[in-house]
Amino acid sequence: MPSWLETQHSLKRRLIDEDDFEWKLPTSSRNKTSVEEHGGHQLVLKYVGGVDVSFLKEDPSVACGSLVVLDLQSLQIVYQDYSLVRLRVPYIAGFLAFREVPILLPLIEKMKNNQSPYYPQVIMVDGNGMLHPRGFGLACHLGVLANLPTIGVGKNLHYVDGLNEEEVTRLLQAGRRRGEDFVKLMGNSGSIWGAAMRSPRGSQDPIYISVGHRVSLDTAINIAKITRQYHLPEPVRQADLRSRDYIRQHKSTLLNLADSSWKSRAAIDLFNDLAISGVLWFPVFKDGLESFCRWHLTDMHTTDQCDMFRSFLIKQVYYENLALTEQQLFAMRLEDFLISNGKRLLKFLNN
DNA sequence: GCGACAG
DNA sequence: ATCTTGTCGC
Repeated sequence: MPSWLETQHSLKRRLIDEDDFEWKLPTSSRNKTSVEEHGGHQLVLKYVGGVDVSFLKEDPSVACGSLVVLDLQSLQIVYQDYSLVRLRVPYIAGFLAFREVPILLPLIEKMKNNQSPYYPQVIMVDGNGMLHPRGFGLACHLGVLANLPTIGVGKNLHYVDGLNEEEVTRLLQAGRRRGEDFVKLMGNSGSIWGAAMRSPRGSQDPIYISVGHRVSLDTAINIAKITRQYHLPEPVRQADLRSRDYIRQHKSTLLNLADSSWKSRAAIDLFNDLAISGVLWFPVFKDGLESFCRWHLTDMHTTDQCDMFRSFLIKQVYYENLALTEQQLFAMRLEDFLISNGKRLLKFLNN
């Protein structure tokens, strides 16, 4: 089975980082009816999708994926769909796609299979595209697998190629003096990873636009510009708001499925005492339902650490414990495990 | 070696 | 991602 790293590299070979679509952007951004709309043969961009995933705070393994499609002219929603799933893949910086693509891709494929008239011509993704340590973030991953143009929209800067927020802020200031509300981000290596855009008003925080798949950076920036009314481009904002809403509305139902009995203060304290950092997922069972216990610890840092940690978890924690405790993973057992493996775990994390 | 790490 | 009500300001 290929590693996540290998998967990213092999999918990246299919990435297209230039415009590759039939449609054109509307000529003038506002009200004027474009020639193409009357012309018939030329297609104008009309349906822009947005995707996002939200979580249930009481049980972070419960997630809601959303796909919305907006009409570009009115920026009104013409299609929406949601899916509730239980996640078993932890979030690891640089590997977001492995967590969220399995939720989002089926929503897109469902639309295609149903031959929906609103099938999006481009999708804006809540997560980065090529602005990613290996140039292949969630938006790229989703775009390649769905074979759709995608645009990455990040709310935070993912550290890559020496880029940092101070630098971005500086660049944006300089750009503003030239009357630009965005600036392309060049890393130490000289390559351009994406762009930072100032908010239309108010908010200091920029958003980060990057190529997902089958669009150029310039096109990505243009689409972000014309879909942005607030801090986030409307398709992503709606996907975000509505997946959150959806999960809130189903909260009571979901809470019945959620299992909080495995929470053990003692084990968490033990982790803290051992000064272990990272995120641990333990499989637990209750009433025949599989659930995952997520131990959220301080933080995990370098990619190498993440990779080692992940393989450790999968080998040592996930499979072995699953096999050992088919019934329930009690706090005592968990503590026992930590006590007997704590040193090793520490050593492992510190190389 | 440390620290920076989308959602 | 998720921890969140009123509050300061245009």
